[in-house]
Amino acid sequence: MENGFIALMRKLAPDLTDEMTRRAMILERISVMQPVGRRQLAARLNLPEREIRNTAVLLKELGYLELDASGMSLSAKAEEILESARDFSKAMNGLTESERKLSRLLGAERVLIAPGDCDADPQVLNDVGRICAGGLRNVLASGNTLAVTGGRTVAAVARSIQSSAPLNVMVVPARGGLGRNVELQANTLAEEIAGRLGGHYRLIHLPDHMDAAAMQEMLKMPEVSEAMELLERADVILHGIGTAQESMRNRQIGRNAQNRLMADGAVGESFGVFCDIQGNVLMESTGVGVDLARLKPTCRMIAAAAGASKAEAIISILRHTHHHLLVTDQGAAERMLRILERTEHADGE
Amino acid sequence: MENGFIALMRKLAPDLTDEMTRRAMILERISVMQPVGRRQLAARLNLPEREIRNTAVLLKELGYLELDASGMSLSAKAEEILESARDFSKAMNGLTESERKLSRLLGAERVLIAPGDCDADPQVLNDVGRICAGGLRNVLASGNTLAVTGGRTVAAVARSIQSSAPLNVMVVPARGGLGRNVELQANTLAEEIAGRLGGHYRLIHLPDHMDAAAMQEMLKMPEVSEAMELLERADVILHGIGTAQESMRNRQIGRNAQNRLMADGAVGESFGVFCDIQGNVLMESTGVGVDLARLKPTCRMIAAAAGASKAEAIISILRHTHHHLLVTDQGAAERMLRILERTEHADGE
DNA sequence: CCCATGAGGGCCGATTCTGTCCCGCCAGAT
DNA sequence: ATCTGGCGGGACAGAATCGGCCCTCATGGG
Repeated sequence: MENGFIALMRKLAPDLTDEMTRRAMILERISVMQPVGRRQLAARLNLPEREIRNTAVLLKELGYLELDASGMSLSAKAEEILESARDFSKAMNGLTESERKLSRLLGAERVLIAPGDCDADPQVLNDVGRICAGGLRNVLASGNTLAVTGGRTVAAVARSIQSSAPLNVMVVPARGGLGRNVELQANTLAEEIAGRLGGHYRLIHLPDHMDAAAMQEMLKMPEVSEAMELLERADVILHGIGTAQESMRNRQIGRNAQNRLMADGAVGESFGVFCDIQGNVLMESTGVGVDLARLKPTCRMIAAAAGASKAEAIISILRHTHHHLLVTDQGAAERMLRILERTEHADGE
Repeated sequence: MENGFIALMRKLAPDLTDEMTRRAMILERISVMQPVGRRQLAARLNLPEREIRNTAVLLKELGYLELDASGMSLSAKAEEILESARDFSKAMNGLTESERKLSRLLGAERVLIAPGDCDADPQVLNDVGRICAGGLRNVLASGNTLAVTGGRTVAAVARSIQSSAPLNVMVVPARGGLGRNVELQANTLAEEIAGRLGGHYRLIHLPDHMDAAAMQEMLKMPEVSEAMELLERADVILHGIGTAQESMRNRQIGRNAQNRLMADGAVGESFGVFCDIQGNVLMESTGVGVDLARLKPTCRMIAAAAGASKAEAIISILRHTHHHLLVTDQGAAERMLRILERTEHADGE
């Protein structure tokens, strides 16, 4: 057990534990949504408005909250305990333990889990983004090159990066253009992330999928080859993970190929690489983009993917490539653990 | 800080902290007084009866308490968390920290503090006794020789020793007879302790104070010399500590000597040795009894003394002799810390 | 300039909790 | 056998709290 005190509290005072978790959650939520009103917060936390109100008054009396016309905000005093509060609510949800288990089972240095399930509540994606943004910030050093993919999840990360002291990083898209929505393009996100980090960026104005001949032709353009060289020298790669089905639709893969992939047990995709649950590559889309085999060995991979439906996909991709950090949500984490522990036990017997 | 979560709880939920401390205290008290009724417990803890009642019902629902006609008792389940609960309430009272500080400042391996002040509430002495009895049990090994002094505090220790599996120990009084009250005589206590531990004992039927000539004579008696030899081979010594004033009265020291001792700054006494606050010996009563200088180097000293009024006395004796364990109460501990920290700061500047 | 929106705060009946008795009951002393 | 003291539990009035609802006000976009 992580902490004898929490164990005791759980046994001796489960009611108090709940109350305290509630306070910690409220504090944590406010830190993210501030300034925010009671009703919004109550809706977000599935708590009665009055509960929020009582706690708010109490926290105000303790000096952690400031109430004004615009809503509730944290006081300076609250910032000091915020991190502990987050740790606490995580430990209470058993997330700390899940993080450790997943870290071991998936072979990633670090796993971070946001409470909730993205499939059921899309707002959870914002939390995943925020947490991942923090993790990214920790990993990046001045002078680094960062490659990013597109997608909803990475977009959430980009949105959550706090602009602060400029960091000298070069951000490049890890793949060419894909799909229609501009906001989710790797190019767009590379620019936004670079902007928020205070670094520079290069874009790859090419479609994601190209045949070998066209590729050769394009590499003759200095603009393209420069970007490709940067890609190979990436220090950090931030990417999302798609389920095989989802990705096949987006990538406009032909019916035949789709059927074959499904028959082969494809579950996850990342960088145009489709894998089965064991992490075996089933298909690799040719074309412009990062080539995992040619990366620097020191390159650190960061994956962000949330929602129970992505559990198998995440497992497949993390088995395929060693990752430095995985940021996910409770829904995906719990399902992954069920899958992985079942397999582990089956192996053991 | 000992524990991040406790720190957080203190800051974020002082009310819940109190409530939990209350539960832990109640559990702890019941463990000592069981079976016990609401009103008695309430009186002992200075809490409203209703509070006890509510908590009792709650703890019963949690399965830690059993209520019957004879009163409240702990269930088997409660024993599992009792130790954690004790640690918790200690940490909450800041006693854990005080124990560590005192241990460092007094140079004793271990310091244990019972909540409360013996001067204000004589019942605290029982707790000191109980805690010390536990400590003593830990220290003793089969085949050991244990020397004990007399006094109220050691008597409380003797009373609190739980008889269980017999332990092969030899218990001897560390000094001869002293004062009038039979119950507090070293002899009496040696016998009681030996009985409860399941060991053997020898008595010293001599007055505490004798001149050298009489001493020589007495040593010729085999009964006496045997006891004295045992004394020198003691593995563990359990003793109380008296304030200089108190001890001068008990030991019937002459007016002149008393005045000289007071003038020299005598504050503490143990084994007939009077010390000033620095631990310097001011007077050593001749006669039958343990001679600190002739003890085995592996001999471990255990001191038990409680009540704020004994703070200086405890300091003086622990400075004089290295101790393995000191058991005291909050009142004495806090006063000792005030004295010691003042001195330490004065030295530092 | 105004009005819709979302903020905190006030209000009040219903409910829970508190403090205080008292009751019936059992154990141990008489 | 009887008595007595302390036990848990029940009863109950008054206090405090809760919970749902509404109000007023600041604010920012039209």
